[in-house]
Amino acid sequence: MFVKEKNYTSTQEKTARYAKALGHPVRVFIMDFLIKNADKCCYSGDMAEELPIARSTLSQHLKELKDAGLIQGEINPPYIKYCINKTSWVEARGLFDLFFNR
Amino acid sequence: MFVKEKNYTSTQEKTARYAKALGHPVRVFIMDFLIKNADKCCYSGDMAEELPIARSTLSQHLKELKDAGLIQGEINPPYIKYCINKTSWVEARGLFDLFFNR
DNA sequence: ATTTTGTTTCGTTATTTGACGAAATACTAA
DNA sequence: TTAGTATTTCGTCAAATAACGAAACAAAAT
Repeated sequence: MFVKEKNYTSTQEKTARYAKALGHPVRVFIMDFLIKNADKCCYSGDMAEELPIARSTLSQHLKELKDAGLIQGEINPPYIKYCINKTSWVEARGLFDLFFNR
Repeated sequence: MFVKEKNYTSTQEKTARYAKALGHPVRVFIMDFLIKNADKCCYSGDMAEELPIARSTLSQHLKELKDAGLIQGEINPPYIKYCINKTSWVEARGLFDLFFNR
């Protein structure tokens, strides 16, 4: 039997994965917020104040960014300090750079 | 009455819109294909041959990229020649560049 | 031991997405 | 006029997403 193969590369898959994670304005906002405040501690509540959504919804968006590897949360009870994951950030930047400039 | 405002910028919305359009490996594949073959005519069927999905499914992905403005189709019966929309491409590149480098 | 606090998880709901095959479209060739 | 061709649209379905409020958690303060 001939099985149709997956025909996209792992680069394409990774690019799509990061793109998907950034495919909602709230998540772009979160990333912008974390970059702008990279020197400070960023808590979920700080972002919640600036967004018109429920805290539970924000929490879901944070989880998606975490699952995509773009951010990480450091527990500092009862807070959780969020920051971008530098390694993934650099990888994502590289993928988009490759995608757009060639 | 106080209505909670939209708190993300139009830049964030546009970035998310493009990111969402690129949030599937098939669509990244399509964009890669169109860039790589920018000098040739690119037909839906050419891409269909390299992908493990139904033609109707591919057509839907093409529509999504078209709706996001990233590609355009020039009718050349019974073919449709696809190519990237340079204007949107440049805008998207600019948005991601701004997003990642600042 | 109880309460308070910031955050997440759960349960639910409505909408969107991704996939397929069948049917429609629109033009060309016979 | 009929048949053929490349592609899209339609109808359907299952799965994923986005949203909410209520409930659960985990540590700190009372």
